[in-house]
Amino acid sequence: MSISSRFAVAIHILSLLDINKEGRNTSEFIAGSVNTNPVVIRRVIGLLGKAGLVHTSPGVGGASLARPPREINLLEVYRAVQNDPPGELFAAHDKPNPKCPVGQNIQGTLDTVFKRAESAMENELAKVTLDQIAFDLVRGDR
Amino acid sequence: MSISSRFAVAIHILSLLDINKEGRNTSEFIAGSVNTNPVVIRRVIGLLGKAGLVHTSPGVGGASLARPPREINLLEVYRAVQNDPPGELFAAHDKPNPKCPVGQNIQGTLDTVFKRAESAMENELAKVTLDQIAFDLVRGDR
DNA sequence: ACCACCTGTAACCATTGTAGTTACAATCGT
DNA sequence: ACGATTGTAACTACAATGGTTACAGGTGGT
Repeated sequence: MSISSRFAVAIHILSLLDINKEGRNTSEFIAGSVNTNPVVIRRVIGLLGKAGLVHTSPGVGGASLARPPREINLLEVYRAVQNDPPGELFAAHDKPNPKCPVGQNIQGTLDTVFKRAESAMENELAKVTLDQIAFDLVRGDR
Repeated sequence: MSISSRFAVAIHILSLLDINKEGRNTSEFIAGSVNTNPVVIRRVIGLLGKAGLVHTSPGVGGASLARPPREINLLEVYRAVQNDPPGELFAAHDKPNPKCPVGQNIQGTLDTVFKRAESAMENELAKVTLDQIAFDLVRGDR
C-alpha cells in the first residue's frame, strides 16, 4: 500500500500556515483548501503539534508554525504523521522457519537492505524544506 | 502503512529457488520455510511468473528462476509484487480546492518531491541483486 | 458575564488492502 | 489411470484509513 495521504495533507496545511500567516487559519478554512472534513484537519494538526512543528491554541485559536519554514524539512513532517515507527517502511514476514537455512537468516539480510532503501528515501525528504515548497507554490501561481 | 510483506516473501521464495535449485520446490515446501500457507506462496509465484522472473509449470511442476540470480535485482521483484503502479508510493490527497493558491499548485509541487523520494528508494533496491542476497544468506549460515 | 466560535477528541461507519484458509478444476509425470 | 501439484476463486478476519456526527471545554469580543 501507499503512504497515507496524511503526509500530503500535512504539507498542504503547513504551506497554508506559512503563506497565509496573516489570516485566521481555522480548521474549517484549511479544510476548504484541502477539500476534506475539518476534523481530518484537526487530527493532522494534532499530530503536527505533538511533533512540535506547529503551535495550536484551543478555543478560537487557530494554528501557526512553531518554527521558521526554512527550519522545517519534510522528513520531520513525514515522521510526525506516520504512525509506523521508523525502520518499518517495508514489512517483514514473521517467523520464517528457523530450521531452513534461508528462513534462519533472511530476516537480518532483508533488514539491512530495507533500512538502506528507506534511508535513501528519507534523505530526499530531509533535503526539502517547507519554505522551498511554499516558494514553489507561489511561483506556480504566476 | 508499510509496504506489503509480499515483497519480503517474494525475496524469500526467489532465494530459496536459487539456493535449492536441485530440489523440488513445491509451494508446500516453500510455505514450510516461509511459514505460511501454500496458497499464499502460489499467489506470489504467480506474480513473479507474470513479471518473467520465474518459470512455473502447472501440474507437478514446481518453480525455477527464469534468469540467473545476478541478473535479477530487487527493484524488479518489488515491482512484480507491488500492485500500486510506480510513482504512487506516496498518496496524494485528491481534489484540493483550485480556488486557493495552495490548493491550485500543491499537486505538482508534491509530485516532484514524492517522485524524487520514491526514485531514491528504488535506486537502492535496484543495486541489490538476488545473488548478493543468496550469498549473504549462506554466509550467515556459517 | 454572556455568547458565538472554535478546538480537541471520542465514537461510528464504509471502504480498502492484506493474509490466511478451504475448495476444486486442470495439468503433469509416472 | 492415478497421485501429486498448480492456478484460482471464494470466503473470512483484521487492520488502517478517511469521512462524519457529536459534544465537552476553552477563548475572546462585546
